[in-house]
Amino acid sequence: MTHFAPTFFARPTVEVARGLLGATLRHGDVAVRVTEVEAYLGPTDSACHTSKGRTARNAAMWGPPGRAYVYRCYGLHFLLNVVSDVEGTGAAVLVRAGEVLAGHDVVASRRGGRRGSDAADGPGKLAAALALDLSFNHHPLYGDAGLRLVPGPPPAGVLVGPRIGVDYAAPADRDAPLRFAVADSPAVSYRRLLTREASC
DNA sequence: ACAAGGATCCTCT
DNA sequence: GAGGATCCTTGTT
Repeated sequence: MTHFAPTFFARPTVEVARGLLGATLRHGDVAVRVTEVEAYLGPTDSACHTSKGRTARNAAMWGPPGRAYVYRCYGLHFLLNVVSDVEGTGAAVLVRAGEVLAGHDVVASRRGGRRGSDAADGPGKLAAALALDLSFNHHPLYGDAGLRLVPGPPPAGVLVGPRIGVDYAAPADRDAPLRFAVADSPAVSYRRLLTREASC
């Protein structure tokens, strides 16, 4: 399997988020294994951009699942989300971190020489490693060329915890366990806030 | 290890 | 006009 079926993304956002752990983001010669994600559930989730209604910035989130929602954060970083659930839900999965699998040289050139697990262990770093910017907003991620997601083996263990940087949200949303990470990966941010999920 | 502060600019009020 | 799904450097324990 070289790409996801578009229907993969048209499921509840938490399922999509968990399903993206272990997948690979490809762009040009760069490949990054997804190691950390966050679920943003829609207008009823006060941490989610769509909780303020539809705006020019968040338009992609209201559109078809499986497409990118890219926005600028703090004026200088780009963050990549994958639109999830059925079209019109206004939900997405933020891709927060990954491990560089291929294209180490070009990633190092984009990341100040960094070649280790810190090359893409944050949402802004990951977007920089993949050379993403606002032009990738709305881009489908289930295709065979350009920026795309490729399925990969699921992680052996998963870490779960609250989302990062959402102190502005209502307490229940701020504390909800909606961040997921690959347990044995070095490319995970704020690891101390995560706990290992009981295996089944 | 951890804390603090600056960079930087678009979006929405 | 305020503030943000962050990153990096510098300084202190």
